Amino acid sequence: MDVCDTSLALGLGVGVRSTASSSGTTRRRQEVPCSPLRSLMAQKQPSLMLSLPHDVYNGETNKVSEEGRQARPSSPHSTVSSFSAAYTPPTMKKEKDDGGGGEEADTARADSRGGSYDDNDDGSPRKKLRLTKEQSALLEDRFKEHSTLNPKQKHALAKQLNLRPRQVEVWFQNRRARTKLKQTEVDCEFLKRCCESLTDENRRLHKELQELKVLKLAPPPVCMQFPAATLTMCPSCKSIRAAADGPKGGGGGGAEPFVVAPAKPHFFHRFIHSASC
DNA sequence: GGGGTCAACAAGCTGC
DNA sequence: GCAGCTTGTTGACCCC
Repeated sequence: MDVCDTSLALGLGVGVRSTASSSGTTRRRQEVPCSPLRSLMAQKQPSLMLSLPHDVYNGETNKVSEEGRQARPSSPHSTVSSFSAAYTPPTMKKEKDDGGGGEEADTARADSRGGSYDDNDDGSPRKKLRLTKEQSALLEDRFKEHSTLNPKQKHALAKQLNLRPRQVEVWFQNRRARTKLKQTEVDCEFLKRCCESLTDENRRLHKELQELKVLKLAPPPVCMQFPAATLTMCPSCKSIRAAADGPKGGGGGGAEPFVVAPAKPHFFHRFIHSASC
């Protein structure tokens, strides 16, 4: 029942980060190698690890039908996927390098943005690019190998896919973002379940406490259920427990290790209680 | 029509 | 200063 006993594994190396709201807060880059979950795991306390295979995102994307992908109005290029038609988004903010002077020699941004806003002389709005299945598959494969690309790999892949390097770069950026989002959702779900588990445990402990209080107020015969001789103290947490019942009567002084045998199984929450106890 | 997905982008941050 | 990254947003497209 304890959800934290489920053995799952978080497979992605991207940590949870607090999503910055767009309302004025300055975005803070938080490359979090250890998310809250990973922090807990580092303490070896929760054993629940949600498994997220590397390709967790596979199968969820690219639902667009192939005909939908291919159905692209007259593009200046014969290849449907590598468009570079001109399209100036009506509401797009002015770009830094957009004005005539934006003639940057080398940067990926320069070449790509140029490509995004170039041709298509007829002024018709650019249709949305949809990568073909083959292109997506190959990109996915590359992403599985490495979630980032160096310029050389980027250009090679772009050439292989008949795309512009900028498109490959953007795809990888978006892909990383999707992966991270997915991981955040998984982590969130995990924390939710942990919270539920702790709430249940808290409720149970409260109930147990109430019972103990009632027991304490009860007349002596009830209190004598556990003779003093059968009680031992945990050397670690100093709590008093009833020793294990047995033919030897629990007198077992020094050699007898600390044994916990309460009527009800006592819950030691791994998050809180020391492992030695 | 509305919601979801995705390519593309802008802005900001970091490391060199 | 620049390259490359993350994050948030935009708009096209698809499906219901």
